[in-house]
Amino acid sequence: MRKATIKDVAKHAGVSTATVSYVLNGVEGKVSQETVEKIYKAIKELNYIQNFSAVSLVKKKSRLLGVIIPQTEDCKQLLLENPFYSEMISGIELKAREMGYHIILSGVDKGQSYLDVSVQRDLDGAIIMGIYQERFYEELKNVKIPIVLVDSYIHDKYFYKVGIDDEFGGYLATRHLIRNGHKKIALVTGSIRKDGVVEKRFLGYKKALREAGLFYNPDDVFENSVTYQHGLKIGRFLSETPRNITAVFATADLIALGVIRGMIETGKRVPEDYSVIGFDDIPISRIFIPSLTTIKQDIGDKGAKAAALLIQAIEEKTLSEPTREVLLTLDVIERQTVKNISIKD
Amino acid sequence: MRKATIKDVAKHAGVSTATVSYVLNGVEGKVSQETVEKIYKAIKELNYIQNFSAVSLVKKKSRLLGVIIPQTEDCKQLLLENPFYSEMISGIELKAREMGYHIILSGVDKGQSYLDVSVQRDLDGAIIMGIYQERFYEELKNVKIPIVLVDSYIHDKYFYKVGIDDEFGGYLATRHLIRNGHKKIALVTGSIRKDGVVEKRFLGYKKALREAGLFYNPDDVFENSVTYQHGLKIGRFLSETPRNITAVFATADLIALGVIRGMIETGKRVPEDYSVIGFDDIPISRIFIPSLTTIKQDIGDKGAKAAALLIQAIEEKTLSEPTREVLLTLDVIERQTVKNISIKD
DNA sequence: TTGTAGGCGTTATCAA
DNA sequence: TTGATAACGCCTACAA
Repeated sequence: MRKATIKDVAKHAGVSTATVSYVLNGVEGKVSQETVEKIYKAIKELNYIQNFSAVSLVKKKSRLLGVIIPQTEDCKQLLLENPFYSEMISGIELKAREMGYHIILSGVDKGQSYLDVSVQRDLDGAIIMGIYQERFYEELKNVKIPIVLVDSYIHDKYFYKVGIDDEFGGYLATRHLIRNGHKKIALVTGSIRKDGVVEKRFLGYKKALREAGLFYNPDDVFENSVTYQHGLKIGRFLSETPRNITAVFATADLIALGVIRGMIETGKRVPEDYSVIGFDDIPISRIFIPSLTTIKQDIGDKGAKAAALLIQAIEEKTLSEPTREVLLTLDVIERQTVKNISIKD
Repeated sequence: MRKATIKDVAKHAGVSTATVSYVLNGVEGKVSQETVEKIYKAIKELNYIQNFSAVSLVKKKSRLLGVIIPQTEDCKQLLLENPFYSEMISGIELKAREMGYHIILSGVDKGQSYLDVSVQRDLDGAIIMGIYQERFYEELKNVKIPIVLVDSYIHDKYFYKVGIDDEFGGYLATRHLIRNGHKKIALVTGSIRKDGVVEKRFLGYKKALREAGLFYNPDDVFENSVTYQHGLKIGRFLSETPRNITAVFATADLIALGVIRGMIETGKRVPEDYSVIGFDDIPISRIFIPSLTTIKQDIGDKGAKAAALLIQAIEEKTLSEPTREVLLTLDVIERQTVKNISIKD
C-alpha cells in the first residue's frame, strides 16, 4: 500500500491539506480543538508519516546535521579507530536525536570539498573535527550554514567552537610531573601544527617548565603522528637510549599507551623507571595495565555540547558573542603511571 | 546569492530544464554533444549543485543509508565506546561514500520504532547492528526497503545478513585452549540470548569440550553483559575462589581485558596462572599488556561488506539466494595470554 | 477557523 | 534531439 500523504489525511479527516499542515506544524489557535482531534485520528489510522524531503524542499531546512571526522591518509577509513572520535560522535548523536535532528556522518575525500554534501542535502549545520587546509574552511563559509569546529584554533568569527584549554591542559600535565619530582621530561606528540591543539599543549609544556625554572630542550620533543605506533617507537627509543629522562608527557593517550608498551617491551618498568602522563582519558586508559594517569576531558559531553551549540545557532540564528565558543573543563586523573621521585624510598 | 537551480542552468545554457536533467542523469545518446558541453559549462559557471531533497521527492530514492547501533540501557548513549561498533561504522561509511551514498547514524529510542526515520528520510536501505525485540523487526519489514542485519541469527528470508560463524569461532577459541593443555575452562560472556551471537559461541565452546572428552560444567559459565566491568568482576572472583580452572574463554575482547585486569589486581599472573582468550580482536587487544590472544574477525571489512551488500540489494533489487548472506572468515591470533601447560617446565 | 492555490527543485511523460 | 508540463509531498500567503 502506498504511503499515506498529507492529502490522504486531509481527505480522511474531511478537511483541507492546509489545515492538516497547520496542526502538523503546531500553529497555535488557528485550528479548532475538534478539527485537531479529527486530524490526529486520521494520522493514526493511516499511519501517516511526514516526508522530510518534501519539507526540506519547501522549508530549506532538513533537520540534518553534518558530522565530519578525519580519515587516515592511506586507507581513507574514518579515524574511528581513535576512540576519541567515537565518543564524540556518541555524544553528538544523542543530543541531536533528543533535539529532533539526525546526523550524517562522513569523511571527506582529499581535495574534495564538503560543499557538495552540505548543499545537496540541505544540511542545517555541521560539526567539523580535525583540522584541514585553509581552503576547506573558506568553502565551508560559502555554504552559509552554522558550523561548529571542534578543537580548532582557527581565528574566524564565522565559526562556532567547542574545545578545551589545551595550553592549560599541557601545563597541567607537565606540572603534575614536575610536582612529582621530575625535572627531565620528554614530550611525545603528534605533529605540532600552527593553530592545532597539539601546539597549544606544547606551549603549556614549555610554560610549566619555565615556571619551574627547568630547561627546555628541543631534543626532548618527539614529534610525529597521533598514533600508538609513534608512541611505541619512542618508548623503545627512550628506554634504550640513556639520556636521564625520568618522565614523559604524551599529548594523547594513544601515544602514551604506545610509549609505555615500548618501554615495558624493552625491559623497563612504568612508573618505577619512567613516569608517563597522557591526555584525553579515553576508555582504554582506565583498562590498561598499568592504568594511565592522564588529563581528562569529558569527550562525550564535548560532543553533546557541540551539538547543542550548533542546534542553538541553527534555531536562534543570532547568538551573542560570548556563547559562540564553549570551553570544557579539564582534570588531572591520577592513576598508576606517575611516580613521585622526590620521596626517596 | 541564491543557490543556482536547474532552471538557472537551463536559462544560462539556453536550453530547457528537461535537457539539463537529461545530462545530469547521464541519459545516453539523447542529447547532442554540443548541448552537453554547453550545459556543463553553465553548471561550472553557476556552481550548480543538485538538490537531493527534490530528487528524493520525485525519485523516491535518497542515496541515504540508515545505520543503527545499540545504545546503553541507561544513558542512551550510543555503544560507540565499544570499539567494535566504531570500526564497523568506519568500514560502512567508507564503502558507502565510495558508492555515492551517505549514512545517517542513529540509535533508536526504547520502544520507539525506526519506521519513522526510514520513511521520513526516504532511506534507501538500512544496516542494523545489535539485536532487538521481535516487534522491531516486524515493523522494519513494513518499510519495504532492503535491510542488512549484522551478526544476527534471525531466521527471516526478508533480511540480508552479514556475520561470522560464531559457533565455529567459539569452537576455535576453546579448542585453542584445549590444545594448549587446558582442561578446566571457564566461559565469561554477555547474556546468552536465543539467536544471539553469544549463544552460538557458547555452543562452539561446548562442542569443543565435548569433542575433547571434557566435562561441561554449567558452573563454569559466567553470564552477564558484554562489558569490561563484568570481566573485571569475574576475573577477581576466579582468582580469589580456587576451583582449579586454568583458562578462560571470554566471548568478547572487552570482557577478556576485564578478566585479566581482575586477575592481575588480585595477585595472579596471565598467562602464568591463567590463560585467557578473547573474541573480536579490537585494536586495544594488541595494545594491552599482555597483548591478548583472541579470535580475529576483520571488523572494518565486515562493515564494508555490509554496505556493499546493502547497496547491491538496493540497486539490483533482485539478489539470488546465496548472495543474501555473507560470512567472514575467522582466525586465531596468538599473542601473550595463553600458555601451553602441557609442556612442563 | 478553514480552504485555495502557487511554489519549492527535480524528474519524466509526451509532443514537437 | 529538445521542450512543455504535470507530478512528487508539503507549506503558506491569501482569500473566504
